[in-house]
Formats: sequence, structure tokens, C-alpha cells
Amino acid sequence: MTSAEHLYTKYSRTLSNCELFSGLNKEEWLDFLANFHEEKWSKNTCIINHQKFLFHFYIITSGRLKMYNVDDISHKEHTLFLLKKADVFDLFCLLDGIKHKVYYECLDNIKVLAISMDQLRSWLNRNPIFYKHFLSYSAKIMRTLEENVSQLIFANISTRLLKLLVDNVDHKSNQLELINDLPNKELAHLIGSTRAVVNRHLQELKKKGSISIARNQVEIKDINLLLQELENNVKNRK
Amino acid sequence: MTSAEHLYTKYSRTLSNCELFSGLNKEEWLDFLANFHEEKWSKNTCIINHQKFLFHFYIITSGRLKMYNVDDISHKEHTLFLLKKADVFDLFCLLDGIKHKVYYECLDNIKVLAISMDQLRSWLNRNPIFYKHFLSYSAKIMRTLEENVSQLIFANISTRLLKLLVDNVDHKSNQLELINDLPNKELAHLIGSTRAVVNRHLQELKKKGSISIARNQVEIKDINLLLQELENNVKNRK
DNA sequence: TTTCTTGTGCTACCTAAGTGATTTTGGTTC
DNA sequence: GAACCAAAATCACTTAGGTAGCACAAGAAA
Repeated sequence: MTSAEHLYTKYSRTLSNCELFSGLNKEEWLDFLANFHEEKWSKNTCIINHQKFLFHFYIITSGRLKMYNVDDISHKEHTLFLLKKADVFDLFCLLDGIKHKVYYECLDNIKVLAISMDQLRSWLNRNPIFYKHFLSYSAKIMRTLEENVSQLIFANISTRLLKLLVDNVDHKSNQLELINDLPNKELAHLIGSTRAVVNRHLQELKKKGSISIARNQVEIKDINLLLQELENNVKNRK
Repeated sequence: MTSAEHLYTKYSRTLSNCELFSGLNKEEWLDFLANFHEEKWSKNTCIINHQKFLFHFYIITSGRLKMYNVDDISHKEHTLFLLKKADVFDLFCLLDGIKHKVYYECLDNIKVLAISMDQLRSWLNRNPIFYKHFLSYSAKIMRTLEENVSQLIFANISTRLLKLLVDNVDHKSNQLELINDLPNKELAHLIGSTRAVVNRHLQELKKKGSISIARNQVEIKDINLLLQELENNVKNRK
């Protein structure tokens, strides 16, 4: 069994969810995967070397990774993206080959598939049809970023927190996922605020009965109440 | 003289500054320009129809156009991009063909070159080398948006205003350009604030002697003082 | 068990920035 | 010229959210 075949058996499910490379058949995946190798990064690993991502491109196969920014002077943190299974990084470096000044930290023990940038670029040249995928994916990221900007300007912390919660509720189970086991501080960094303030708002929601909270745990108690809360919040913008 | 030749004589200088299509020679431009026609839009024209940009793509040849967002409830405005000569729009629509929910307004009488999206897409298919240009250009926009997000989270209004001014000072003349003749309200929208607050900060800068202000006019009096002001502001972040 | 660390809950306080109202100014039009 | 209007300048006031500090609880480690 070749390495590519091994990776394919292990990860074909995950890879088929990977928007950027959607539409590849088994044969094409095997050809492509020959360029990859697997890496395991343990929880709390920080990648602060911006150079690293000029040379390798990664696909997450399990665990969470946050991409974040730190203010040089105040040392405040802001989480730009919370990456999970089937997400890729770093797209910026891939597209223009310029250093991307952000940091990465593993929130779990994670596994990634790694490919050298050169190999990915030459694969892309051999499969130019994928340029289109990359363009529409870029557009998606831009829309997300633009949406973030609007949120930051138009919405207050309470609304942003509510939206964070609502956006991470699984439609089927009505349960919070991806961010349910994060400490208040990490939630704060996701919306550009501080632990104390986030806690203040969470207490408020708990009091009203829409959520329950424990150490490293936020649970949805009443999704409809939560949605209504968000609705009211938005309506009351002046 | 064909229409394309006419446009080329008129705008070759401007078009050569257009990053997205850089590297085209005269012959290629003539071929490309055959798909374009010129339009004039008068000052204060608003384009609130999101559909419009699904079907045409534009290059600005003179004047300024703001791309902005309005909050549905509070009706607050935020200017996302201030587009000028050699800028293009709407990139989002071009890349993924999905409606882009932003508004446009002409800050001057402007002139644009227009091409139908279909024609542009088929030109792009005939010239696939330009996919790469589009990708690195997308990366640039993403970096700008990400930088905006960081600014909004880490910097206060005073810093954001100072940065807006400094970023729009011409290196040679040391004079403010592009935004120098905007009313306080427009400046406020550029940094996500309100007229009154921006005015408060401008008064402060005026008092200290780094700028002078008049109706629809901000002028740099002492660029070094302004830079130092920005420096101090950043240092004092806690 | 004890010790240590990390996260939470809560208090009191401070300040930047938003709000709303009024006056003044400068430029345009009639 | 007078009349008008948009922008600017100022004021007093409110408030969300950041800050600092501390006690306490839950786990992990020793």
C-alpha cells in the first residue's frame, strides 16, 4: 500500500468536505496525495514563525486550530479564524507568497496533511481548473471578513456574543459545537472583547434561562429563547 | 478609429495602473477593450441594486466611488472601500457570482469602463494566466480586510483617525489627498464612527497644530507632528 | 492528602465614545 | 442684498465596555 493510498483510506471522507479541492475522483486524489505527509501537533502548540507558512500548506484532518493576531503594544489577542477538520491554511501565503503576520495555536491535539508550497503550486499549474475553485473560495473568505468588519462596527458585544453562540449551534441536535468547551477568555478573543465582559453577558443569559454554564462549558438550554434574545438585541440598536 | 482604439488612446495610462490586468501589451489591450464601453455617472449617484453587479464589471477611470454598508436597523453607515482611478468593482461578484450586499455612491462625477461579466469571464478563460493575477489580487484585498478587523479591535477612534490621515498623505507633496475634501461625516464613516466624535478629535489635532480645518477641508500643517501623535497614541495602548 | 493552576463569579470604578440639542459659520441661490 | 442650507463647532449627558482586584471552585499534579 503506498503512502497516498494509506492517506486516502484514512481521510477520504474528510477530504471530500474540503471545498478547495472538491470534485477530485479517487485516482486524482491518489495522484495529489502522493505529495502529502501527515503531521501531528499536540495541544497548545504555538506557531509564531510567520516564515513557516511560506513553505508548507496544510489541511486539518482532526482537532481545532486558532489563527490569531496579537497587538504588539497592548498584547491583546484576537482570534481571526477557528479552523477545524477539512479547513486549510495558510491561504494568504499560498495565493501571493507574502509572509502572513498571524499566529496559530492548537486548541486540541491535531492532525494535519502537509504539502510543500512548490508542489502545491505545480499541481495547480497541472490542474488549472482549480484556479476557479480557489477564486470562489477566496471570495467566500472575503465575504466572511467583510461581514466581520460590519459586525464590529454595527453590533455591540452582547449581540456579537449571541451571534457567536447561535452560529455554532448544530441544527440537528440544537447543541453548541466547536466552541462549547472553550474558556470565557477564548470566547472573548473570538469577538474582540475581554473575559470579564463576556462573563458578564453570559451570566445575564444564564439568568434568563437560555444557557447553562460550567467550567469550560457553555450549553444551550433554550435555543428559541436565545434566538429571541438576539432578535431583541438587534431591534434595539439605535 | 475603432471604439477600442479610442478607449486605448484615452485611458492607456490609467489602465496600466490597474493591477488586475497588468502586463497586457497594446495589442492585447485593444482586443480586451473591444468588450468595454464607457459610462458617466454623476456625483451623488447611488447604486443600491445589488443585482446590477452580477452582470457588469467596472473599471474607474476618473473620480471617487465609495463602497459602503448600511445597518438595517440603526441606519448607520460604514464605508468599506473608497475606490478611485484604476480601481475595479465588484470583485466579489466576479469571483463567485453571488450577490454582494453593499451599496455604492459616487463622491464625484465619475467615469467608468464597463464590461459584461460573461464577456470578462470568457476573456479570462481565453487568458488563464490572469487567474494568477486575480488570486494574488484577492490575497491583497483579504490582507486589507484582515488589517481592518485588527484595527477595529485594537485601536481606538483617535488612532484610527490619525492612521486614516497618515495613510492618505502623499509622500512627495506631504499633502492630504483623496480624503482631503470630505466632510466630517464621510471621514467618520471611513473609520466606523460618528461626525461629532471625529470633529472632537480633529479639533484636538488642530489645537496641537498638526492640521488645519475648514469647511470640507482638512489640511496637513505638520506631518511630523502628526506622525508623532500617532506614535504616542499607539504607545499608550494599555 | 496537599498544593498548584486555571477558570469563574462578582464588585467597584473609570473612561472613551455615542447622543442630542443648539449655535455659528460659510457658501449657494434667489 | 436677503434667505437658505449644509457643515462645523460646542455643550451637557449617558452608557457600554474595559480594568483591577479578589474570593472561590474545579481539576490536575505531586
